[in-house]
Amino acid sequence: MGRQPCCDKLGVKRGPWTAEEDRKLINFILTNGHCCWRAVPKLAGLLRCGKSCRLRWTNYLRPDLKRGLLTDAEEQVVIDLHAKLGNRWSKIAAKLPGRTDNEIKNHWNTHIKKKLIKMGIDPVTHEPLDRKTSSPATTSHSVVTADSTSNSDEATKQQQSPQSDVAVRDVLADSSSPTESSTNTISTGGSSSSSSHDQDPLVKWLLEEDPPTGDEPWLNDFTGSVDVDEFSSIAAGPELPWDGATDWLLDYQDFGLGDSSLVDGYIINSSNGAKF
DNA sequence: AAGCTCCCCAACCGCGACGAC
DNA sequence: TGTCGTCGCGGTTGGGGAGCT
Repeated sequence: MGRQPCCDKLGVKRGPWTAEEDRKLINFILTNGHCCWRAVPKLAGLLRCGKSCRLRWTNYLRPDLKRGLLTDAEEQVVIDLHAKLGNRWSKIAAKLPGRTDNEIKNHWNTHIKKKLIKMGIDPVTHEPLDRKTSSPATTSHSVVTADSTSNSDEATKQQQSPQSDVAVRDVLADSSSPTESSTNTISTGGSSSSSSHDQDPLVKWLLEEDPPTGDEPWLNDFTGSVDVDEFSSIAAGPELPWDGATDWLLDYQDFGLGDSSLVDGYIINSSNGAKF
């Protein structure tokens, strides 16, 4: 469609990754880490740009990824976080262990968005669609568009209101899709009359620099099935959590990664968000 | 069975942020 | 302080599978 290639180098491969490329990339990263994505393809023997390698790793090959559809509880968290953060997918993903921003973004656009519209909720403002059309002047945040999602935190905060959270949750409560427990568990405290998100525990949690501990109350429904302990034990044992799409990883010992201490080191570091 | 349409999601692109110099 | 290189984010695209006619 006339787009400029992201890499000006000729001979850079694009398109779907082959199993062999995946193997090379994961072999290299598990062995050396990724100190500089620009250098990774060259050192790993790949005809890809660094950007493509980073994307492939973070969105697909990372061992701590969950696969499969988002659960109802995860979906509810995404909705809650989106109501507060807007389209800041990386921030949302950071609070969902094992999920990537790309995955959440895709799920939002293909499933949640439609679901909310079907329920009569504006997926941008999280307010009932009829309310938005009937009194636009009273809801300043209702005019926020997708273009504004890359704006400052201030703009994002303007987009939300406790009222909008209630609107979403009220309708979701009538829906058969989310379970009652998930709806109740993932409480943001937004049903109060307070207009300050500083008092909202979820917002406080969102603003924290530290990665999630798994103890967050709104994560009760779906954390625990992940991942540090699981991967530590997995690394020491023969089983791996990947699905069929990455079955070849079951043979990772074959390309010289049988050293469990190495894999352990990777897992521990990655769980802390550190780079090897 | 063949053709068509719709939908999903992996991958790409552009751009802003950030650090090094 | 300005420039350059790199990284990461969010928006978008398009290939391919699923479903329908």
